[in-house]
Amino acid sequence: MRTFVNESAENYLETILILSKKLPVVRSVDVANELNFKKSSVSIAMKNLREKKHITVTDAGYIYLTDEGKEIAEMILERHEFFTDALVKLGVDKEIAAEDACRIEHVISKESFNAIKKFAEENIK
Amino acid sequence: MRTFVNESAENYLETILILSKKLPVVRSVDVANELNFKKSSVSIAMKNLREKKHITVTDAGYIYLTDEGKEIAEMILERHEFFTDALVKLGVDKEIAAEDACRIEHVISKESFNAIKKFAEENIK
DNA sequence: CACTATAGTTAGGGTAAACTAACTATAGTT
DNA sequence: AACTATAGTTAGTTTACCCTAACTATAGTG
Repeated sequence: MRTFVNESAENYLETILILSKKLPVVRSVDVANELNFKKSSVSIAMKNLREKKHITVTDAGYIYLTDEGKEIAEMILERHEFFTDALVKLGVDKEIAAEDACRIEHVISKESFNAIKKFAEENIK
Repeated sequence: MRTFVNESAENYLETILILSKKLPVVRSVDVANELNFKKSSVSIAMKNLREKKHITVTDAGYIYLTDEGKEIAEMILERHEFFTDALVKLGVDKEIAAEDACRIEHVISKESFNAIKKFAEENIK
């Protein structure tokens, strides 16, 4: 079963998680820069994520993932890293591997991901 | 590189191909039934596919894939069958495997697909 | 203090792809 | 001939998600 959040929202959450690992704080403008989106688009997206309780935003504009948001972000990031890595190991160009990972990560079920991961751990060195 | 057509169009083309294998002729209404879409949606989609020269439609309303349309449809169907089959072999429930295949088939690059296919042929029995 | 840069919001626009509702056209049936 | 079912089209709506443009608010600087 897919925990359906929505590809766009998942991408924002993943980006917030990634940025939180390399920046002291994450703001809308950081997300916009990272994704090459306009800050107005991010502003609206953050409003939606706030309403869905996936993030909280301080008065100073600092964005934090809630437990639920973090769970989704970490799931997507794990998939992203897994698929990119696996595809590269199969000989796919790194750029292309990352692009494909970025699309597959949002559309695959938990069941399939787990099955592939298990198989890969045993068979892809 | 992805021959980007667009997920929705790819799905329609794949459906037309599948239906052409089990029906004497394929009409809009058959596509609508297969996909559980309304016939108005299919009507507009067929107009677009016609404009892009992916299909031709006879006066009687019979839909035929052009060479180009068939090429796309066959590529997507090959992926669909490959991913469904591979996931099932990895232990994924058939229903879920088919659903995932149906999403992955539209978003993966030729490079990654070929790499995965090659690997699977050698390693998944 | 005025200027400028930076950050965020709001209003409104565009496209894609589904939808409903209402219409036309044809063919088979009573 | 009238009724009904089936097929297709068209107009207009909805939702998602990006965009531009124009605004507010704050903070640092000559």
